[in-house]
Amino acid sequence: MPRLTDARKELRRAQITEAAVRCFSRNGLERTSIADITAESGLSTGSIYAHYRNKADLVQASAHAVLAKRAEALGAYARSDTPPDPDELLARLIAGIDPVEARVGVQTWGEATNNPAIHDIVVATIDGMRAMVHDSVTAWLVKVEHVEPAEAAERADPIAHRVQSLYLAHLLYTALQSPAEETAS
Amino acid sequence: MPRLTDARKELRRAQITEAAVRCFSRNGLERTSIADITAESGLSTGSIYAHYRNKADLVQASAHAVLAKRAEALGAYARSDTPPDPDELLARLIAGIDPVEARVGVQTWGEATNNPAIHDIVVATIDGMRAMVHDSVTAWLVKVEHVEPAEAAERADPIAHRVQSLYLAHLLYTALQSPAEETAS
DNA sequence: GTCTATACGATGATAGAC
DNA sequence: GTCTATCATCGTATAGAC
Repeated sequence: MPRLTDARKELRRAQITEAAVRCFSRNGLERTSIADITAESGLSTGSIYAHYRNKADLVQASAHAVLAKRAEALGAYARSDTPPDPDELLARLIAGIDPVEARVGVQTWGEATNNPAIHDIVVATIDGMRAMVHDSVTAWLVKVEHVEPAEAAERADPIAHRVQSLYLAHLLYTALQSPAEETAS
Repeated sequence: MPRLTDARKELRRAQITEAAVRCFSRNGLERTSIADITAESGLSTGSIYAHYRNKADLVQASAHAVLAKRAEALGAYARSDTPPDPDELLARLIAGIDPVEARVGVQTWGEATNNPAIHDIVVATIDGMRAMVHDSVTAWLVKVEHVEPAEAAERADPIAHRVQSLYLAHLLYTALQSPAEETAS
């Protein structure tokens, strides 16, 4: 197993998806052409197809990268020793939103309504996020509010749902705030 | 001014956008071709281009139709004599969601991140909706809770924001629930 | 692995008959 | 106004040299 080679390969793949995400943020998932990504990444068509089977594969990898990054940040709060109260949790989640990622994130929502592969990624991310928010809220109820663990998990349900929803809505607001820089249609 | 002719024209335009919305719901804004819409509407290419300058124009009209329809339903609650309390208002808003429109609605959010014309439509609709929710909540505070009108408007602010956000999130959940029926990528 | 050049298909849009 | 037939363009993906 040539680890170093694999690491290099993964690095190239990341370089490509990062360039792709910037393009998607500007021009959208579908209106971004492979040529756009070659220009943004400095690489060539052939190089991109050496790392990704096709465009759908690249879109999928990019979507996964963006969504996983957001979920990862959330996980830190969920595992915190001093869990924030729901309002504080929401405030931190919102503070962590990056406009570029927000735009691509919202684009993936639209794409998820038709594209099964993207649908699965989005749903898995949202579900995973809900679980983490739920954990964080439960921990807060137990450790700070001193609620019985058994009861806390149940009471955390509607709170977690509310925090998640408000966060998703804010993601949408953020994506709509920053003006489209370059596009047509 | 030939009213009757204009009415017929408007009817044809509506017929086309309705077929378009069904296609968009299945295949997405960009992946829907003019050929798809001719098949769905039973009309021909030429007929469509006789009523819409180009595809962007048709997408715009369809997006406007879908979003305006949702906002219109909301307006009825806002003007009600016996305004519902926030939880009830939210419940009614959610109950009125149609899966097909939810999918197209979420697609327009993604499109709004790049397409200025769609962006303006989406933002205007969301802003208008917020105003109506705000009116409804204010009316509830005044008529049911007997809050002073001056104070009610101010107190309605965060409540309206919460209702709107929870509603938008639920729109997303709905759009993600119904599986994609036919697509590729 | 990365490049350039190119083949092939799809699709938006138009022309012109009826 | 509506149709069919057609054009022109664009974009994905591949081939083959280095």
